[in-house]
Amino acid sequence: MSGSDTQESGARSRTRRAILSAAASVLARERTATLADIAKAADVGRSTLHRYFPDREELVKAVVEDSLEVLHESLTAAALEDGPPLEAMRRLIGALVDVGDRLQFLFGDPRMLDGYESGAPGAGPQPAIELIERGQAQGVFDAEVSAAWIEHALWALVYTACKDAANGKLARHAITSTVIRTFENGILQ
Amino acid sequence: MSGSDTQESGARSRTRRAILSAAASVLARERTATLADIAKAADVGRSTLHRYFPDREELVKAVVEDSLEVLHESLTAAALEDGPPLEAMRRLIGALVDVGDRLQFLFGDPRMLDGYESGAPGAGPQPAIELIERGQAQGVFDAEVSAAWIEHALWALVYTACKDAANGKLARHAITSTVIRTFENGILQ
DNA sequence: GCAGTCTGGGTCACAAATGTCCCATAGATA
DNA sequence: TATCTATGGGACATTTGTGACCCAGACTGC
Repeated sequence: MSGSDTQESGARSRTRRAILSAAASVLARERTATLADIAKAADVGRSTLHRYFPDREELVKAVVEDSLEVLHESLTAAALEDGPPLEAMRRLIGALVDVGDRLQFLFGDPRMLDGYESGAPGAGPQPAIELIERGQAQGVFDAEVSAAWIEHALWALVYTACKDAANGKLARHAITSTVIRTFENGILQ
Repeated sequence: MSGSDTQESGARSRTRRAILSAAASVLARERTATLADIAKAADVGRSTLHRYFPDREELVKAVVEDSLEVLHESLTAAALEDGPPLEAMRRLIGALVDVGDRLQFLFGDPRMLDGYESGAPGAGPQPAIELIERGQAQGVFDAEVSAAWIEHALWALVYTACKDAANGKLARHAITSTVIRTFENGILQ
């Protein structure tokens, strides 16, 4: 545990995380959810929520940053710069699926990441681009399309698969393998 | 022009279509756009908008139905049941890209199509599923994954490519070919 | 027990979006 | 010209989300 926060009591830290987690979950499903809804989901009073996050903007910002951090940790753990690109890509897909809820929140609203994608101070998903370019340079990945497109296609497939799983249209254990299969080989036999 | 409507003057019909089109475009970009914003984009007064669509709910419903109709027409024109599955699939992709704006509106909000997808009276995108199943039966498309997944993967790629094009990250003329390439063959060389 | 902190619920005021109504005006039509 | 239709703009009340504030109760550490 031991949150990296400077001077926050255990209780405060726990409440804070509960709010962030609940907010990510609720906002992923319904972007226009009320602060009262979020407070309810986090099992705290609306006053308490306001005490931690003065206004909606700050709450959303905190959830975005927290989600980016979670995503970043998952990507770091995948060690994308190690080993053959294809294997690293499979680890990447697994890592993304693991944080599917956060992805659904971050990428569910195209405008959620305004101001983060390009000028972000370090947290951006640059590792994925680097991996893709490495694979392209080695002739493993399709170099006829841009690395950015491949990255976006990857987000799209993972996002869709997670959504399908959330709706019961895809078995949870099949998410990763399905995405890998289609992403690597397409739909042609 | 003789709109197919029963008894609506040319002016009313034109205004109605202008509002629907503007609403689809604005709501695709910003789902929480104000009715005033939509009226402004359609270049009509807010009163006029209310005259055509009593409340927001009815407007959104009308835009959904209109978009489904546009999509359906595009799919019909693609004659998906004719010719080899692979060629039909390429026509399908082209048809979807052509109505990218509407797709962005319809699929931008997962809850937009609540009540339409399964129980819709005829307008559903069944043709795509049928084409995919035909291709799978002929051994042309991957039969190891469900037809529903292939369909969703297709939506996702088209949607992403259209969004990239809207953001200037992908040349407009390259949308179709890029989607076809990745969707058919994946990213492996 | 006692002081301090955290919390939940309640109230209040404010701003924004919405829906309704009314009226003057421009354009088409007879 | 006279009439009818469609429109834009303004005024208005209502609703909803929001943010600020206060207060009583619960909990913790001394």
